[in-house]
Amino acid sequence: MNPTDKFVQKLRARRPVTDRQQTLIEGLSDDVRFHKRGTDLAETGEQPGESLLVIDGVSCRYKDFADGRRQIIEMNVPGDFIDLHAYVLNRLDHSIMVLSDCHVLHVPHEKIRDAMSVDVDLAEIIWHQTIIDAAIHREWVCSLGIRSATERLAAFFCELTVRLSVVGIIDGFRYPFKLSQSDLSDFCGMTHVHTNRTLGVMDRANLLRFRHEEVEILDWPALKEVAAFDYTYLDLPDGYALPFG
Amino acid sequence: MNPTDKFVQKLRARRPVTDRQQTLIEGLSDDVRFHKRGTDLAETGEQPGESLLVIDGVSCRYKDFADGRRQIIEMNVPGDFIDLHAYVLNRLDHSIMVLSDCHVLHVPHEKIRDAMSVDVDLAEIIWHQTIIDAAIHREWVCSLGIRSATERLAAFFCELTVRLSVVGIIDGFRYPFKLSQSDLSDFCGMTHVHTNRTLGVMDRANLLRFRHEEVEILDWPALKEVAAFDYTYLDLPDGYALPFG
DNA sequence: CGGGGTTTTGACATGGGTCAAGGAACGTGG
DNA sequence: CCACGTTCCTTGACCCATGTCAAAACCCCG
Repeated sequence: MNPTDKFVQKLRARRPVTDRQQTLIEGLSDDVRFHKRGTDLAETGEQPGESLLVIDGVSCRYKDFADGRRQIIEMNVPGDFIDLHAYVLNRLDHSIMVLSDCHVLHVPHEKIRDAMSVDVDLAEIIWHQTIIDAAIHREWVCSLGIRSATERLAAFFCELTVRLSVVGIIDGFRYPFKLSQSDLSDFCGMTHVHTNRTLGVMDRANLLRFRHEEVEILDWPALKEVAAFDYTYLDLPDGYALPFG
Repeated sequence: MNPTDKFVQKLRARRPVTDRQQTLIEGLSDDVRFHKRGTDLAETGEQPGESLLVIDGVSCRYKDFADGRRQIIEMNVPGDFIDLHAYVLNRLDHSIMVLSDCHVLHVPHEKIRDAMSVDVDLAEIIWHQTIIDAAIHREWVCSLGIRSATERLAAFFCELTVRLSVVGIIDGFRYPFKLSQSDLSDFCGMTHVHTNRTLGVMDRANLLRFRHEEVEILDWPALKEVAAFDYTYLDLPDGYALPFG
């Protein structure tokens, strides 16, 4: 079990990865660190020297505003490589925080650059992930722009379920997920009160249950329907089989 | 005047571009086409063979939903290279449309790939733009998530002004901009009625005037203040001088 | 068994949506 | 150069989804 395993699995879900490429990835770093929930891993304005690979737990990118409001921009789950390419930027325009206790692999930027220059195909595979991340952002823009509270939560849990299943963490409709309703609200752009009420409605409608740090998808087809969920944007190959419908 | 000039200017705003690299970019294509407002340049599900460089006019990426709702995900102005890297994706998860009459340079994907493999530094420069696009998306997620209607419009016009000024299209606070309030609304995730009322309020507050296809920034400092606009995310070099404050 | 964070609930406020209609701007054809 | 249609902008009246404020209940952990 190498800390990069889930990342490689995510890559393999889209494209072939050779053993040589896998070895290159495994050689990137062995610097695994534990971070307690609520810890900032990078802060706005910094020029970080490393990228971060989530091994377990949940982390996020977020921006704080002067009046105390916070928007979570992106949620990261195991296998996600955060800021794979931050090294091309001058300074970070946002912060990164772990939303649950987390194990994270720290990878110096130059190691990534080296691996990509050694193997040009690997470079393209890695860039591919960055492009998929952009597609995930685009979908979330839609959620925030036109989806109602219910639709938005449905879209979130649909995407989460697919993403976790692609890295092999789950294979069904019931799984642990350590995220507070309050953090979820900051991602969804709604108040924690409204999130709570909406989750209550969805539970009673037998769509979805999220409590005690556990997600239970009660009716997957209905949930997809509510969200108008079409996971083309995750760029899985045509015919890629999810362990569920 | 080469069709790629504004793109090159945008690159140069961030990093040095050698003459050789500029020549490579200029050789990408000379296939300039005119598109009438409202024309789709690519549609969801397609596997397009070319990237698009906006020469003049405004285009956008958008997603349509079954019930007729539309979310515009990204606005593109002259100098923007759309889907520079779409070729790594299986299929488009969104559509592309011109929102005003437009001249667009069509560039075959393989030309981009070739140019990038000939000059590795050029590849990184080009990727850099993609990373900046992602940062622009992140900022817009914040707009949709936590900014009010007024703040959101303010943020939009702040960003627009900086972006247009970076490619040298404008050098002041009054410039033509052909976009309907309705399209603007689909971007801001609000109804055209509310956009209209909010623009009216901003006009009367002497912040901003947008009418007759013309933008007039009436009070730049106040507008930035309202939007809490900090353009770190556009990744301009420290000390990059805008032609205004 | 006590205390902090989290979830849940209630009462009420409001930003923005909906529906509907009139008015201004503009292109086109006569 | 005018008449007409079309599209876009503007305004009014009303409504609802979500926000705000506040407090109670729950739950985990020390």
